[in-house]
Amino acid sequence: MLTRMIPRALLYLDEVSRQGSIQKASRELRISASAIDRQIILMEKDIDALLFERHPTGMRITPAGELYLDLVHRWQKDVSDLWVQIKGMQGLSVGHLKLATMDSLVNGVLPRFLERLASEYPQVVVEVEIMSPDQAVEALRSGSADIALAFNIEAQRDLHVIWNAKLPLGCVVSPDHDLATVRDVSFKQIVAYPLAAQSRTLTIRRYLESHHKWLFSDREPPLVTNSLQLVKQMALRGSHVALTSEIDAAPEILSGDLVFNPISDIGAKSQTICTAIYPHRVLPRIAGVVAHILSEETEALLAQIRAEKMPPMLPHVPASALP
Amino acid sequence: MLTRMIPRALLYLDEVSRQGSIQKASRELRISASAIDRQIILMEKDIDALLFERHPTGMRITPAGELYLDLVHRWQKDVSDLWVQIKGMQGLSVGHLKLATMDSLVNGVLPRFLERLASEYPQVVVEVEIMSPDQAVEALRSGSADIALAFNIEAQRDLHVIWNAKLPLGCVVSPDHDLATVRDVSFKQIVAYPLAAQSRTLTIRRYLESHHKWLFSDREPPLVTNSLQLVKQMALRGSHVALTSEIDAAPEILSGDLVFNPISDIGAKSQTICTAIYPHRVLPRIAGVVAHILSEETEALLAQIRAEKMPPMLPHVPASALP
DNA sequence: ACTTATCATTCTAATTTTTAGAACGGAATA
DNA sequence: TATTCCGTTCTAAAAATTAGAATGATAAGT
Repeated sequence: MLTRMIPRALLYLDEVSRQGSIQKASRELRISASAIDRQIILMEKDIDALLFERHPTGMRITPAGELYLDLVHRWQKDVSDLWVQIKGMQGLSVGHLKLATMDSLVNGVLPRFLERLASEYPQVVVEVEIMSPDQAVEALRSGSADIALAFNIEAQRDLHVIWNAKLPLGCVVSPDHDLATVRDVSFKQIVAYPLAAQSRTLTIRRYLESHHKWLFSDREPPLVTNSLQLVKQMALRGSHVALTSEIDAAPEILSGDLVFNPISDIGAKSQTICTAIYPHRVLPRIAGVVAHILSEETEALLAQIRAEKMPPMLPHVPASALP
Repeated sequence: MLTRMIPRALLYLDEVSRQGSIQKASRELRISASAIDRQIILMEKDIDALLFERHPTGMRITPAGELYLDLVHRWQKDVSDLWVQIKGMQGLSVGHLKLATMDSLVNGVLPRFLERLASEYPQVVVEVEIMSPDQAVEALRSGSADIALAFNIEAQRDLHVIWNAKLPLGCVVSPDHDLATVRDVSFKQIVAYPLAAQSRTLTIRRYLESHHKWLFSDREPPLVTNSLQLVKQMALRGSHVALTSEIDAAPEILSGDLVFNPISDIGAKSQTICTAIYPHRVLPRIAGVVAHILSEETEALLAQIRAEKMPPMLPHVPASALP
């Protein structure tokens, strides 16, 4: 949004000065280092002065560069003010919304979404209610929520699913774990390791039980909990395997503390994540925009997670090499 | 210079609001109307609001557009301040310079050049001295001038010609004049019309006399003057033909009040226009930059004049159809 | 001392963005 | 009614940006 307003070169300069090196900025911005380098050199040629001091350890901003830096920050504020003013004109800037969503998203999409919302629509008040998918659907109908972000909301007769994405199930483990380097893990491989399983009150467990009953038939997993946070903690310690979707472990996957590998032998049916509203209800005007932003951020997070998996270039380990 | 700083879309928006129509802005910016249109539409999609009201007669800025407009103007000032500050750091912003040049440039390149200089280097004081090319050379040597912009400065042993461009001679007439629509005019055609000729004290006349003596041999032209302004005035009235280079009549050609057609049967030798300095002299640090800007602006003006000649798409009139 | 890692930078090729130019329909002008 | 000027759309061309591999230089680790 409004990315057209400030030249990329200036954003690069800002990020390089923040990170102290082009390489780090490159990783942060997801733009190749050569591209960033080029833009900065071009700017330096423009004014015939250096914007950074080059040290073998990285780049340090020069006084001239600081002038640029001030400019960028001022302009970024200008842009955000501009946005607020324009949205104000459209009468879109205020409103009170209730969002029904799930526990598993509280440190994944939600912070991102809320941050963006606060910056683009500072006057919008949003109330986040954590509940189960079924309760979310009910909340939409009853009017106690305006928007829902939850798993497996069927396109029911009176519900409008604005956006949805497939969410393959996978095994989530610490990077040290045997399964971390295996592509296309199968259930057979997983059962060889201790599983931190969700309790029956959670969607994923219900899903697994209905589609892969045998997983739990011979013996109960060593850990069963209704706390997703605990499941992730155990995976983080490297002792247990977790079965979840990417989005549940988003921050840990992005930080590299956990690894997600999709499961190969799962049927065509996988979970979906959806944003939905109840069209019969009269919503504040801002609702459509907010729902759109919510979907966008969820999609962006998914894309980011999936992109993250490329760099390491895992070697392919044949299944026979594993216990 | 620093064109990287402000996104083109914003500059387009500004110009469209100034001109009141995309077409006019297109001509002013020398950018296709479709490109401008596209950028504006993209910005409108960004904010989901109109920046201009569309009228059959053109575009009028909306309140939202005015917010953008304020932003551009503020940012343009920011950029120019930034430039001044950075140049100030380099100790390049001050200096006193003497420029030796010719009468014929006073309402062509010089205003452009001085305007740009004032905006980029507001603290530089420049003294413009009008003289003949020979005097200019002498002024460089004697130190009474730091930079010269003049015709036909030979690369002499002790003079450094920083930049030069060929300057073909041509006939300059009012757009109504018979010769206005003729490409590749020849001297034979020109002598059929009354000529407003420069007097022998001026370079061009001396050049013509040495290379095309016969032009003046049978009869003296109906008007002979040492005032280039008068020559142009007569051409403007449509009664006379003038023989000059493009740059002498630059503003009139650009405004469409005069037309320049190069002469076909002129020898390989044509005039040149040069910027030169006297390298033995110790110049203020700013001098190099100023000389460069001077050359750049002269070149830009020439390019602009030559580009200007395309749009009308003159039909080719055979010489036999003329008196 | 020697490897390893990180850094900026350059180069070439690929991609994305921007632009030009022709074509179209609508509204004003004459 | 014919003409002019307008904004917009479309396609291909041009220009700008980017990615990715390679290079050399320096710091850190062994």
